[in-house]
Amino acid sequence: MEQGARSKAVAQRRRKILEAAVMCFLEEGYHQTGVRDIAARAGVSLGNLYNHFPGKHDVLIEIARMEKIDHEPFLKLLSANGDPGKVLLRFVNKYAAYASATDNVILTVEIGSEAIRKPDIAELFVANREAFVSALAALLARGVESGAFRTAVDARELAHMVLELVEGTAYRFVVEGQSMRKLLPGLRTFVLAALGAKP
Amino acid sequence: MEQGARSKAVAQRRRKILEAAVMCFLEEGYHQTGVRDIAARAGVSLGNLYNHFPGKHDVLIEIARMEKIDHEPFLKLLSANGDPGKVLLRFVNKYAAYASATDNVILTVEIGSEAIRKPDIAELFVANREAFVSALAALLARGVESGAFRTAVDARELAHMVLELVEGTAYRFVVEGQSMRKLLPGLRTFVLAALGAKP
Amino acid sequence: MEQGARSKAVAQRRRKILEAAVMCFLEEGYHQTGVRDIAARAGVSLGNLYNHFPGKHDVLIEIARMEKIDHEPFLKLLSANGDPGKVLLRFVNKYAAYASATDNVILTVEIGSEAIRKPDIAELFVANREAFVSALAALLARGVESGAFRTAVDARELAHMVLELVEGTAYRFVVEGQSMRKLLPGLRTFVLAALGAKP
Amino acid sequence: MEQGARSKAVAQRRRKILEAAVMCFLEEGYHQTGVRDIAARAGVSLGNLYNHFPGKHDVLIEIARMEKIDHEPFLKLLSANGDPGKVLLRFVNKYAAYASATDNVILTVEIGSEAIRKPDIAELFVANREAFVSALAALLARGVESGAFRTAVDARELAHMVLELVEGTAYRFVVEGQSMRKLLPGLRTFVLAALGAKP
DNA sequence: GATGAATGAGGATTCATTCAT
DNA sequence: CATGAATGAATCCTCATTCAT
Repeated sequence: MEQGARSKAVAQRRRKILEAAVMCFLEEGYHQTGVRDIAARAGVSLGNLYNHFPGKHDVLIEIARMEKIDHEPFLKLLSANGDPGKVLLRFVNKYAAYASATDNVILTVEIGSEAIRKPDIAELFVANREAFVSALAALLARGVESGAFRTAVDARELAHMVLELVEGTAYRFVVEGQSMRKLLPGLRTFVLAALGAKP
Repeated sequence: MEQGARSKAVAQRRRKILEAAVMCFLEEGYHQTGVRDIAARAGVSLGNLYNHFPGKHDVLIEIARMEKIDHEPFLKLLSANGDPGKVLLRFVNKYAAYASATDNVILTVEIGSEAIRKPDIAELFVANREAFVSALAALLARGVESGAFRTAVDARELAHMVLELVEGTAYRFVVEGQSMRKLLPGLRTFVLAALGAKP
Repeated sequence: MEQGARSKAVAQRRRKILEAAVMCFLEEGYHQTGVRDIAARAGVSLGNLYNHFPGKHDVLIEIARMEKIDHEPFLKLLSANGDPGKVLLRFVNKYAAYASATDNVILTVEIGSEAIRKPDIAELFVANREAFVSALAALLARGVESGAFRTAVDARELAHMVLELVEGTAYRFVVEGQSMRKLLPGLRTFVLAALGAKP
Repeated sequence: MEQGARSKAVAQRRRKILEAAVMCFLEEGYHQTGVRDIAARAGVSLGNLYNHFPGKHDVLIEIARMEKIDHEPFLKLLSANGDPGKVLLRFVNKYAAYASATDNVILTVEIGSEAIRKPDIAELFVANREAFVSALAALLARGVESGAFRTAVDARELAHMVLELVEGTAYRFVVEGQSMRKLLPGLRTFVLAALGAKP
């Protein structure tokens, strides 16, 4: 089990680096963060960081990949079996709470802005979103079928727009310093109306 | 008029620098762009750039300020007098077209991402948005009053959400390479439904 | 008299520049001061400064030249006719007071340090000192002749060393933050003893 | 001993940089010397210099610190046990010879001039001098006690002034291009007279 | 004489990355 | 796997000076 212990220690180091990188990116932004900053914060030597990641870019990639894990609980929420309206509302509540955490907003912006010029990051970005969209679209389709929702718009389109609303509201919460509690009811009403939900 | 000619030439130089900066920021991103790149592209010596702007940051500020001018036509659109539903749809169409131009999306992301850590840029960002929100809110309020729209949500909240939808859709158009023509109808339907517009 | 008024205004501008330069050099040091700083402080345009001085270096030269004027009162003191011992003591008192003014110490160091590599400044530096040395040497020679002082050392050598003592003490006053009042009596006693002055 | 060899090589690198810096500062002065110049002269890459020193300023600090080592032999000279007058003279001779080496004069001026605005350098400057002063003061006190010297002036004051004389003479030797051999006898006589030394 | 835009070399420092140990 | 010295191009910005107006 020596091997196992060894590789476990290595994995911990990797995680330590990633955590340090996240903190740096949050505080200073991706481009303002130096590889040295990450290494120092992780308590790792500069050279050693390159034993774990090919470069700074790849650290960001890994972080983008990690977002997927954070999202899983929300995907589970969406695949619940109950009344579509209720499931949707629960998702909106929970996901808005998550997405409006300052750290998450910043990280999303940081990654989303890097995605513009780095195709591999864009790919992850899109994949993460696709998971949400298809799960949400399924729920909405089920709602339309069951008569809970009444709308002529394509389910995937709807899904995209619902997400944009939630995330846009979350962003506003951070940048304009609004209260999320005040923002949520309007958001829910708006979404339900758009979906033609029965009162 | 000698004086006037001189100051005009200077103003042109300034504009040239700003244009060059915009091109650079679009192609490479704010942080990846060097001051030298901007100067070279503007056909200006490096040192002289600093006669026109105190620093790289201030160039970006000026660009953010310029966005306001671009937005004016859309504000005018919103203050038109006709049927609120029609006015709204015209605005959505036009603004979505504008906002989904690749350059505009990129510039918005670039500025919005810088706004997170630079308060003076955040201020401009918020001010630009506020102009949209208040104009759009006025229109929506008028629509509610006239019975064209039926919704219990606060007008400014509505305005924010409509904008988030339009801009979110525009962003998606660029990053996911969708067709804006296909995206627009769903967007319009969604918005009208959310506002409880009469068919 | 238009011409006269004009040239007077010009002379005033020149002086204003020199004063500004002195303040800058005192506060920031010669090398840390930019030509722009001087111009700005003098309320003069950058280009205009170059109408009055060929360059930054020449501003310093002019300042070094101005020191000569400041020194004149002390030279007069040295050429007084009375008892050599008393004349010397009066000079030491007055000159030590002048030389220990923080501004004067700093300016002396600033010029003296520049003199090492700039022959034209060294020349002025040496000339200024020569005036002191020859006046002081004459006084000391007179004192030796009259029997007031008793020493075998060459009068010019003596003069140099007396000056070094006064200026060294003044420098110490500034850098080590000592009290000049406490430093002076020892200095006087030391000098008189070295000169073999009668008690 | 691999480790030792490595750290030794590193220490040598550091010393090489310091030596290069000294040469540059001597030739061009601190402010006229660029970090590139130092790196090039040391045969080190520019970036690597910053692995050894936080910045240009700290290189100068280190050099100022090194002066202390150069001074140690003279401190030893001062603590010798023999006849105070003889010990003093030996010190004056040796130290004047050292202090009048062109390089030492220049370096002292360079550091002393930087000390005016940089407190950490001033601190070293003062500390170096304090070592001299207290050693010299002890010698002079001993001389007074033993009757070799006769003076009413405080021993530390005396020490300061003796040093000022030696260093002032050394500076004159360099700036005015005098012969040190001609300067020394007058200096010795002057000092001994000031101290009321028995002939 | 007066202005300030224009120049481009040079300022110190940081960068992501490599590599010998 | 771990270290941190080594690299040199790139960073933003300031410099003294010139020159057209």
